Amino acid sequence: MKAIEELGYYPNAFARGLRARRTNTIGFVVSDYKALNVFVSPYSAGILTGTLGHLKANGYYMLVYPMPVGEDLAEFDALLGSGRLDGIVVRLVPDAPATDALLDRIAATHIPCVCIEQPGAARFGFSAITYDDRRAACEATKYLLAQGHRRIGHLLGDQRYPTARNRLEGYQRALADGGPGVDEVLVSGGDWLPSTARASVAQFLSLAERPTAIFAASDSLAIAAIEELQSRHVRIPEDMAVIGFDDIEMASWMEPALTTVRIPLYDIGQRAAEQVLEILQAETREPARLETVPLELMIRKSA
Amino acid sequence: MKAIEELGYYPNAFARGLRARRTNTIGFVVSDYKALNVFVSPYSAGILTGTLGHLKANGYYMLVYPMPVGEDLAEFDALLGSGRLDGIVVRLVPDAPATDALLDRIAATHIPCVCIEQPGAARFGFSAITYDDRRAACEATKYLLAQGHRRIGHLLGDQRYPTARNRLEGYQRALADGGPGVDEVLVSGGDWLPSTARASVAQFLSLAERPTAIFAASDSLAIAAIEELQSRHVRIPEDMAVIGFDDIEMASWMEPALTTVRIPLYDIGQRAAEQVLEILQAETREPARLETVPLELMIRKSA
DNA sequence: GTGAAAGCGCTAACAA
DNA sequence: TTGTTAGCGCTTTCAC
Repeated sequence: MKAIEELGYYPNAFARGLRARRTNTIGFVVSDYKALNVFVSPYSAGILTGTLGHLKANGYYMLVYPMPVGEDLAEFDALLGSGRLDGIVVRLVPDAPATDALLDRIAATHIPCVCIEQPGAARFGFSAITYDDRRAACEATKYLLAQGHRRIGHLLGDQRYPTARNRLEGYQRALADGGPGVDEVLVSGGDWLPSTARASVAQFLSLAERPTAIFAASDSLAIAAIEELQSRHVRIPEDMAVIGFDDIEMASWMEPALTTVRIPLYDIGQRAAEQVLEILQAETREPARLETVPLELMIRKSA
Repeated sequence: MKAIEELGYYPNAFARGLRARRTNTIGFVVSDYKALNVFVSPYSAGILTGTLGHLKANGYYMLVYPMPVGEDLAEFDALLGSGRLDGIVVRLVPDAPATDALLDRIAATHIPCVCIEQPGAARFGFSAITYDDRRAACEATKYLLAQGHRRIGHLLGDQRYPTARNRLEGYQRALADGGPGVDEVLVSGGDWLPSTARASVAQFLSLAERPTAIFAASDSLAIAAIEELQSRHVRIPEDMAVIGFDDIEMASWMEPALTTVRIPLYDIGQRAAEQVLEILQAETREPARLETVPLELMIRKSA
């Protein structure tokens, strides 16, 4: 020990890894259409932060690997085959079949893997951390209904994403269940662009029977909608109530503070990290665990 | 080759690394007060994206390592000593001396290293990618002066950050150079919180001699200021011009679109990656290179 | 050119 | 308990 101290000795991770077959490294793989978004979306960022925080606290390193949908898997295979990773956390933004090939490769390696967001095809037997968009969207819409709103618009997210589709379904279900039913005219958009949200709002406002509330599939859509409304002197929430989804940082400090569905991103990331490490430490191969974290409607000023 | 194909053989990265002393891994180290912000700030995210994009394209992996100021360096030393990293990109958010111990350790290992943001103490001889906040802040303020503004407020960033201090200095220099001079009453704030910006704006508005323009040390400060102004029915830019700093995504789509200083985050990250890889490939140890990327004033609607 | 062998720095198994 | 040794899977060197 004295010599270690004096000589500044540190064990070589590669020699150790080679012999012990432990690398102390977890891969964070993101499968998305534009996977380099890994960091840029605040959404992704929150999850990564949770994962990294837990891994670091437990002496593990994190390697980030973006995997754009449609990109050749050869290099990813090389990574998997290289024995660099003890475990994998994979965030699947699109759903099957776009992500199937990826999961297939991971499954073939027997590297412990936990999925975030989409559980991945059940046949792979991976554990997963998910959340129930559909239910939360339903509750948000029901909250508007409970406030007396009868005409409620929905700003759609990009429908390639299951998350966007689930939010739509929740909205539809709330309106169908003893509500006024869905009016297709009040469902508009289809991507994550603020400009699209503004155009949808303009269109809503031009309707003979205007909506009195809007449920947006994301906070940035909701914020763009609010800006458009404010520029037209529509008061929020008096003339138009607005609810978002995600609870990005800005939601709480904007004016009016945004009522939105909070996704506990940090927790999700952390739970995923906890799960991989548990699998790693477990003696026997436990059955896959599907964990669903609860979402919470944050009632603030915009609705 | 046929056998490789058939057997699905991939070389073991650790055996290879052990023998060849190449790991194909670059560490991205972030030194900040709250280093887990690595991802969450859009700022950081842009840089990381640029770095990762270039590294991946060149067959390198990226390991992200947050290093909070004041945290014990033992584990970081273990990482450095472990031989896991071929090179390091380090983003130094605070400046010396907070970051000196960190650079000291890196220098001791002789692992090629490139600094982002702060050049790092010259004695370490590391290359760096920086940008000139001071000059850009000066230009932004001069632009306001050229528009005829005489009373220009400044929303200060957290003065622990050199970046915030430089922006203040640029503002001061513009006002001193043949301008109306600095009025301390118009310099307010001192952290990155939107609530502080709003309070400063309220205070500006209560002044007998109100400012007619505001230069904010960051976009989020500028956005909060605009919200406060709009809530008080102050028109932008007619009654108050506002300029931000950073050019976050939202700046271009908000209403009114924010005039701000654009920091080419992706480019900065990419250049840093390019530089480490160049050092790695170079036969001889080249002298350190200090690269300064230009910043651009994006003139939109708010000023 | 092609092939054999040494050894990178550890860990785990085994011997003393 | 303490000490010795084989070998993880490569790359590089050296002999052929």
